[in-house]
Amino acid sequence: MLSQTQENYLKCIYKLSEEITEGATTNTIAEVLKTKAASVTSMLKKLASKKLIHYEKYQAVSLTAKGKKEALSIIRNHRLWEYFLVHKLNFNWDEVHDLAEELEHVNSDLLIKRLDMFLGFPKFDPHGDPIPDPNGKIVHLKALPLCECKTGDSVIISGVCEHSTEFLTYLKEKGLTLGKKITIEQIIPFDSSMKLLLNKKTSLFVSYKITQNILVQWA
Amino acid sequence: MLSQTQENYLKCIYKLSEEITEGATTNTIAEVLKTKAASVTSMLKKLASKKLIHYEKYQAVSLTAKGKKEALSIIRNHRLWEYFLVHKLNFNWDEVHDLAEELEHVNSDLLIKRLDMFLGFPKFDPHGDPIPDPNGKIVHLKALPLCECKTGDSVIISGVCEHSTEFLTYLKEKGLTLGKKITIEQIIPFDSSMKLLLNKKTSLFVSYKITQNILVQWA
DNA sequence: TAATTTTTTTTGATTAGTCTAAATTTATTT
DNA sequence: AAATAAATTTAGACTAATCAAAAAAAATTA
Ligand SMILES: [Mn+2]
Ligand SMILES: [Mn+2]
Ligand SMILES: [Mn+2]
Ligand SMILES: [Mn+2]
Repeated sequence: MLSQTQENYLKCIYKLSEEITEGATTNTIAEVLKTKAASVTSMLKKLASKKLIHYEKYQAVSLTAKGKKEALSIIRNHRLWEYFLVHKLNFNWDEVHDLAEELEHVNSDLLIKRLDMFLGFPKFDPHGDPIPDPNGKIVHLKALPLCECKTGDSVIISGVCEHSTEFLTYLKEKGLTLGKKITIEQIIPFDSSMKLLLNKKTSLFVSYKITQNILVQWA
Repeated sequence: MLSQTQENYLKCIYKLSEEITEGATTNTIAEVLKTKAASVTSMLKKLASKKLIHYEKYQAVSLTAKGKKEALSIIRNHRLWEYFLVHKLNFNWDEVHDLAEELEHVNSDLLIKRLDMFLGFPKFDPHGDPIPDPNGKIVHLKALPLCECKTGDSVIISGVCEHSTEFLTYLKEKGLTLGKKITIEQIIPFDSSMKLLLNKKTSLFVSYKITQNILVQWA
């Protein structure tokens, strides 16, 4: 049996391993989970002893097949609960992350199976993230960050990189929601900020940091 | 903030205090929560220091107003989740208790408010137990245990005292579900077991222990 | 290469919850 | 009232998860 804490570590390691950056190192894990490096080291030893991660002193860790399966199962739970909260309980997409963070740990395959059926087997969560199937299979959609687009491109918002309430609330208020079609009107070379055309009438300025965290697909 | 364990203790103390029996003593709490008396004592001290219970050495404990409010809130969560599992996810009434035991600890007033609305503000859970309102107000329905009925009585099953899977599965298999009308055909004086008339054709023998745990109302 | 900085691990403590065994208090018998 | 039994608390130890401070290793810089 895994504790809630251990499950959160696995999920964190999974996500860090997916990123292009330095990988799941002691410090980055500590930063993401808002804990201290010393705590991480001791947890890594525990996870290694349970054969959930590959751990070698001073090295970034990676998940074993077993650990990856666990991580994907929790991510599946998380995203299905988010879908439930948004589409059944009428929450906004910026309100559901913390709740799903707790619900994901209720461990029952049957519960998740029934929930999945009840929701109509959704493939994506409210933030555009793919929901792994019961076997942990996950589709990687070919989306690119808005910042990689050129002037004149017309694209559709298909996801976000950042899930904080502040960021999602901002997008919601500006009308930058999933499925929204936008056109890049102008890119300011100095700071790489963008002027977006939301519709015939309105345009919107966004910083580079914003464009880094919005994922789009070709319209 | 209360831990999951502390919430379970409060709920347990609430239920034991409601019963006609000896009340919430160290040993009974230990028995219900499947822990040891020593553990209970140390937890009682902690709950007392948080002003959640009245505790005096060697005496049965009782909830403070604050403690009672907490307990009723958790019971509300529990019963709403049970209702959800049965009426939305198609679980049977004998499958939901353990899941609700976990879901009840996801602490969010907004979540419960939305869930309540989504379910259509149910007043009773799948076992016939009343769901406390958001303020902790709870109706006490006037049901009596089947064992107190006399030969010839016609009654309707309105609840159960015992929530174990074994007991509920037994009732389900025998067709003794909520709302079922039954007539007491015969009471065996020797062991107080009953012969119940389920319909024109079929009757069923049940032990005294069974009749103690079925709650009924007059038909 | 040597010095410095950063990262990671170790050490020793803390808190929550639990347990066994022993001590104490309360209740029941004789 | 004394002896016995039952219930409860205390004492001491354990695991899981955490932290601060110190030590050690790795990476960087000079
Ligand atoms: Mn979580
Ligand atoms: Mn999401
Ligand atoms: Mn519980
Ligand atoms: Mn119930």
